[in-house]
Formats: sequence, C-alpha cells, structure tokens
Amino acid sequence: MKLPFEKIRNVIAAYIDVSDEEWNIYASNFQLKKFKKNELLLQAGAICKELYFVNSGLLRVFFVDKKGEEHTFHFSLENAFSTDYESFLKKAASNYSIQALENTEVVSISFETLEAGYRNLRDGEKLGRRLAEDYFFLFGNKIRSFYTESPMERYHNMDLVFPGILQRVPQHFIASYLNISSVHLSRLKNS
Amino acid sequence: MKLPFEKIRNVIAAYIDVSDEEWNIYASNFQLKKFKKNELLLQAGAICKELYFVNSGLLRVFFVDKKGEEHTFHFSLENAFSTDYESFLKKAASNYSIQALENTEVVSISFETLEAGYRNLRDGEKLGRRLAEDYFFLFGNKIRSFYTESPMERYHNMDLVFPGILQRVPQHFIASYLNISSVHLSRLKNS
DNA sequence: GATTTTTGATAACAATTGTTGTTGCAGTCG
DNA sequence: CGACTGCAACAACAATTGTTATCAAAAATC
Repeated sequence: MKLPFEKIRNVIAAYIDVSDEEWNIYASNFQLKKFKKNELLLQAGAICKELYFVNSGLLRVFFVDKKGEEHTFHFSLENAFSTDYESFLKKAASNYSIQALENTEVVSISFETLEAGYRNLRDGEKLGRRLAEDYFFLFGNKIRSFYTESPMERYHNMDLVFPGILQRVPQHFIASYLNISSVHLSRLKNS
Repeated sequence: MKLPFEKIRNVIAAYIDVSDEEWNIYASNFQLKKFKKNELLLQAGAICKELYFVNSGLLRVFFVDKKGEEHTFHFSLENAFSTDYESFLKKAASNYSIQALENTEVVSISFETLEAGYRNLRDGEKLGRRLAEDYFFLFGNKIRSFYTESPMERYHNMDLVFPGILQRVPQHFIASYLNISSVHLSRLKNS
C-alpha cells in the first residue's frame, strides 16, 4: 500500500462517486497517525475531535460504568471507521474511550474536514446519510442479538461481524463485548 | 390539530429549512392512515414499504425469536418515526413487526416519496443524514444502557426516552423491552 | 535467561433471573 | 348478569450468570 489514503477512498467509493479533483481537495486535509498498542486515541470525558479510519491494526471502543468497570462496546478493524460520533458532532463530552489493541495506523479526519466534505463533495450529504444508515443498521442488529441470541450464539456471530477477532484479542475483551464475565465465557466454551 | 401533516412538518423543520413550496410538493404524497388497537402495520417477513410518523397513539416494534417468543424492541410515541428502516431501504424481508398498542393515526410515507424528498428538497440528504444520526445515537445509548445499567435503572430510564410509557402499556411489554421476564420485573418492582 | 505480568481454566459459592403454576382482579363481550 | 380473557402478584424451584480465589501456561519485560 503506497498511497496512505487508498483504502479509505475505496471504502467511500462504495457509497458515492468522487472525482479525482474532489478527492484531492478532500483528502488533502486528512492526517495519517500511528498509535502503539494500548495507547488511547480518545479518553472518555474529552470532546472527540477526530474521526478515525483504520488502515491497519485494531481499535477497541469501551466505556466505564459507575463502579469503574470497563465495557467493550465495539471493535474497529481495518477499513472501518471509529469515533464517538455523538461527541464528535455535538462537541460534547465523550462517553467512550478508544484504545489501540495493536500498533495501529489510522487516517484522522477533523470535524472541519468532515463538515467540508458534507458541503463540498457533490454527494457529500448522501455519503453522510449512507454511513449513518449503515452504522444504524449495525447497531440495530446488535441490539436484536441481545434480545434473541444466547451468549454462545453471540460469541460465534462475533466472527461474522468482526472476522478473525476471536483469534486476535484476549478473551476477556470478548467476554466484555458479550456482556458476560470472563469466567462465564470460559465456562461456556469448555463445557 | 386541523392540518394532518402539521406535526411532521414541525419535526422536520427542526432538522432543515423547508419552504412552503417544497413542502407542498413533498407532503402531497403523504397518506394519512388509521390503525386500531392491536392491528399490525408491518408483519415480519414482509418487505417494509412505508415509513410511519405517529400523529397520535402508540406503536410497538418487536421481533420473534426461534422459539416463537416476542421481544419488544422499541416504542414509537407521538411525533416519532417508526419503520424497519433496513427492510425499507434494502427492500429486504423485515425482521420486525410493528403493532398499534392503541388506536393510532400515522402519516405514511412510501419509499418513492422519501427518496424523492432526499433528491428534491434542497436539504433533503441532510435531513436523511440528521435523522439517521439521531436514531444512531438513540441506539448507541440503548446499547450502552444494556452494558452499564441494572434492569431497574433501565426501567426508570424508560420514562425519559418514552415519557409516560410506564403508565400507558401493559407491564409485560415493558419487561419484554427490558429483556427480562414479566415475573422478574414484577419481583423487582415489589421488593 | 530470569522474572514479572497477562491470560485462561477451574472450583466453590452467591446472586440474579427464568419457568411453571396459581390466584385474584379488572375489563370485555356475549 | 355471567363467562371469558388478559394482566399482574406471588411462591417454589431450576437455570443461568457473577464473584472470588487459585493455579498453570504463555507472553511480555528487563
């Protein structure tokens, strides 16, 4: 991969057409950033000022409850976006933290750059709508899985949503994502 | 309320500016529909062909798992939209059913009408983006509540998301929404 | 290479939640 | 008016899940 923004261009091209001219202007404001394993890209309580696109590596989105326990909300693999979009758009304190679980390279997009894209790309607003819709579907399906599937079913389905994740992150993060204790996940797997 | 589409106009006006001219064209394709208590607006398995906006009454969105058990996913109160948006947009079989819990009056919007709105309203795509974003936030917060709140906390918070709902629908629907058995909800409340 | 640290399995026990069945009450409908 | 239905409380028991603690293997660190 010579061009650092090729992956994100391909992902966006699946949503809307973007001419080379449009793209060059848009992408000129992107930044490439690298984070080491365990580094935080966003700290809960801060205002999320960047939208990330994962070039390589792996991110974990999580929040901390009143008791101080972490809960893994989401993983962001290669070619996925990651952010606290509500904090990002509303410029409000973030509920989530984002952490690199591996050395990770991301494309960082500022609020101003994203907004300019919505305004200046010919189909910018449509891109925003389609992306929001897709993540809306993703969340809706996740909620449905909480209602209709057993923990073990959700465990196996994780590999469909996050291919390879089960071999890639420690099991306690998987348990956290499934909203069960790590002891219980171990028990379910080995019985 | 003399004008049947006044409520939806006010809701949309909170997202984008719409001129009278634009509105008259757009709304000319809306339909007013009435459903009686317990009637289904959408049957799971069918393709969802309409987006609903609740003028009065109350809708319940639910799905049925493999064992045939119903799970209440969402309530739609006055001034809210309701649909299986994924089925609606992708023209795919719906996972959800939508049922009127009271005699309910809705504004019904076809796929073609909605798409025409995205194309022809000056800020149509922005409207779509903002609505998708808001429901995305709603779902994200619902997921977070599953991770971080106890059933009783989620019970009490329901009144914030759906004001008055606890007094308005049978308790077993509330339990279903909370993803606990109705016996357990009764136990939690009375102890 | 030795030593911490992390991870995952396991056991024992506690807490939460589900299931089944019963009862009484309040609507609803003939 | 009486029969029927739906709803919620309750009890008893079963199943699931959480908590705490221990241990061994693997991985990271020095």
